[in-house]
Amino acid sequence: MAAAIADWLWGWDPTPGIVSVAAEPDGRAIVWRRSAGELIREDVRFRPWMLVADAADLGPAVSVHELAGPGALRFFVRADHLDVLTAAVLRAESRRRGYAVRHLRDLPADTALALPPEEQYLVTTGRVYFRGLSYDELHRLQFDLETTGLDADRDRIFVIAVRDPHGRTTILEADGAGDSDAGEAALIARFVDHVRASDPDVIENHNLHGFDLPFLERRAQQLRVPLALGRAGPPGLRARPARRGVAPRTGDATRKVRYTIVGRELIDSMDAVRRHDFAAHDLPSYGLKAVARHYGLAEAEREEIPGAQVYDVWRRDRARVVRYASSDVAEAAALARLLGGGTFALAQMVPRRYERLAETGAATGMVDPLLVRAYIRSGAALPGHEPSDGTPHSGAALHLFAAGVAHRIVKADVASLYPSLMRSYRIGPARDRLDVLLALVDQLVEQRLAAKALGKAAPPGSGERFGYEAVSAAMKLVVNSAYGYLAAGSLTRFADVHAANEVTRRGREVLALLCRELAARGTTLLEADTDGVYVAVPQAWTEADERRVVAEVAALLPDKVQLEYDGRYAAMLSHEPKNYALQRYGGGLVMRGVAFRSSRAEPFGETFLRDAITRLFAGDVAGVRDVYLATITAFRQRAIATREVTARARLTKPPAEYYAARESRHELSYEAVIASGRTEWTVGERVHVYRAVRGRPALLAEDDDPRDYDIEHYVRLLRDTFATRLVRALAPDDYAAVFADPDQLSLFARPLDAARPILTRLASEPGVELEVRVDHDVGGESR
DNA sequence: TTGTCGCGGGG
DNA sequence: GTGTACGCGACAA
Repeated sequence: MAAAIADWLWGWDPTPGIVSVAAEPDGRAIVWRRSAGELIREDVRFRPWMLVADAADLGPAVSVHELAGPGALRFFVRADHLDVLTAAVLRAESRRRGYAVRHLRDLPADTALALPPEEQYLVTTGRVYFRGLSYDELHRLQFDLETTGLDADRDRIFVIAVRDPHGRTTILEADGAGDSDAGEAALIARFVDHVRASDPDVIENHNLHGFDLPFLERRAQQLRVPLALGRAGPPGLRARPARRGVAPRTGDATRKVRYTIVGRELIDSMDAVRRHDFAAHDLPSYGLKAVARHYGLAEAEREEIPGAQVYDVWRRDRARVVRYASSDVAEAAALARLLGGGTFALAQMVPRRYERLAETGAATGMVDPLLVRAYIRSGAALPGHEPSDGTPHSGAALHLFAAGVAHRIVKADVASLYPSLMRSYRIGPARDRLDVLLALVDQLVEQRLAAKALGKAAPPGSGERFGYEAVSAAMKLVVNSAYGYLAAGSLTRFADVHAANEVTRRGREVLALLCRELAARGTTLLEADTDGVYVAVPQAWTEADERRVVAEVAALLPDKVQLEYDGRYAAMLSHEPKNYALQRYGGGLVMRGVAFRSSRAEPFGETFLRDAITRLFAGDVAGVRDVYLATITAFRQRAIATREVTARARLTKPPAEYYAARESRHELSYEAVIASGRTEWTVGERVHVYRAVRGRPALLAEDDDPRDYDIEHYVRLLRDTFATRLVRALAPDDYAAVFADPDQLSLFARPLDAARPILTRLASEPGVELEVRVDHDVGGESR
């Protein structure tokens, strides 16, 4: 059985170093492998297959193998050509149903399961990508287009930056002014030659599928330049349907496509960024430059050129654009490596192409293929999808126990709560009779611990360490999606809402238990969400006391459910569920939730909040008023820079469209552009807008600072939008006094020296509501 | 005013 | 081939 489980997880064919697979419906496949740096091409044959519910009347060209056990998809059928097989199945189904079925997708889900040819090949051979290969052995090339605009029908490519697999960067430039067909065609042709000469296994860029590939494809098509980028087959990019693709030029615009190139894997670092942020939620934006900066990948003095100006700059100062484009490909390479290791490791388990795993969701894209391969490997029939019995899916627990300000905060949370509960209580899909999902989760959790240990033992910064960390990341991704798979409704074959609900029910139970036990040990509960809780501990406690109490509570939880001490903070402002500010013991402020951080919020608001909350945490309520008054005074003296009051906006409507509707509807951003004296703008342009005196919409130009903002508008915004984030932190009278109009100070005069932030307790433990105001400086010191 | 849809990115 | 957030702005009803 152990051997079977290893096969389920890793496949079984030992062939090392596969870097790309191309398979055709006629049963031909090409496998490219790397061995000691050399590229090896193998032309092989495979027999196309699918699973069907009924194998009667398929004719002599189709062989039939019946799988064991219950399950709708019981027949493993094969033919020499996928088209022959598909036609036989459609013919038989048409006869049975009494109407013409033209396409497999018109059949009910449980009638047939047909995978793309590459996946058929990988599933039946037990092969996977990259066995025994390290990430840095892959030959990766990055390229980046510089274009005169974003519309491939009108705009042109004038520069292509290429970073080859050895890290050398080449800047290809169009001749002359970059405005001729011949020059652009020659540029594309040189790019194609360059790629062929470099012969990369992987081609990468940020937004590769959203911009560079479709743009390149369109330009090459218009200029009739053959895009012979592949390692085999005719020139041209192949389109495949993809949810996150772009609308194709011809045909049905609702069917989106992505492009593929035979023998090379196309990797878009934007997919990795999205996937990463889905879990981490720490990125300010998904743009290349912002992400590179965030991860410290950007060079200190990187050349910056706003997108819309690159072409103009190039015509005046080519060297600047060369530096700019070189940085872009370097950052794309670094980003792809930083975030791509997990997917690389995943491709050593899941029988799909690397490029498909890079963009797919975990549940349907990774767990499902693993389950399908496991059942086929075990000769077992696959169950069909089960329609919902109407049971609603119940979610996680979220409790706000107290709002306001507290001190000496401890965060405790359960590591991988849902998979742990699945393992602990053996909760798996009812129809997974081989228990593959639980076996995979068990294996992954254990092997991940081993990989983490090996990674820690390897030298920091080494390729070895990178590899182990990548394996660990991939395993974590799959483990965490096991629950998502259960809860995925009708999307996944083994989805089981009852099992999913049992997992969340146990999760709520565990959260309630740990809240009660923490409270019983003298802490004040603040907020609990899904798998973690914030508490305030008594003043006298040391960090050792905190850790001891968390360990005591951890010991009460079920086997495999591990409560961890996640961190400690000097203070917390609890505003609303999932909206709070924390102060580290070192002094740094952490703001969470939309109430405290929004990309669109005017910068002065966040500055105000940071200053005010810092005073609040120091117990200095009078200081909060000082900050408020100082901000108002600064506005009235126009001492605040104009940029601080601007909001960022994107112009999404073409001028003609806006002018047409302008009679009935004014929009600040466009009015600001028009008021600035311009009548034209380009779609996608980013602007900084604000309200100038008498409410006039205004545009702020780069490096400009006219200080003509509408003072009272921004004073109101300060009071109504930003100050209200502190409403839970002060007693109503104090709040009114702190944010009273400075002009009426005498009427409301109230000494603030004695005022203190408050904490209002809303519930003593899960389900037990109360409302008690704690007026003193709370750290849960006495109970 | 309220509800639904689509975007986030790329030059 | 099948995707999942969350918050926001644009647009329609």
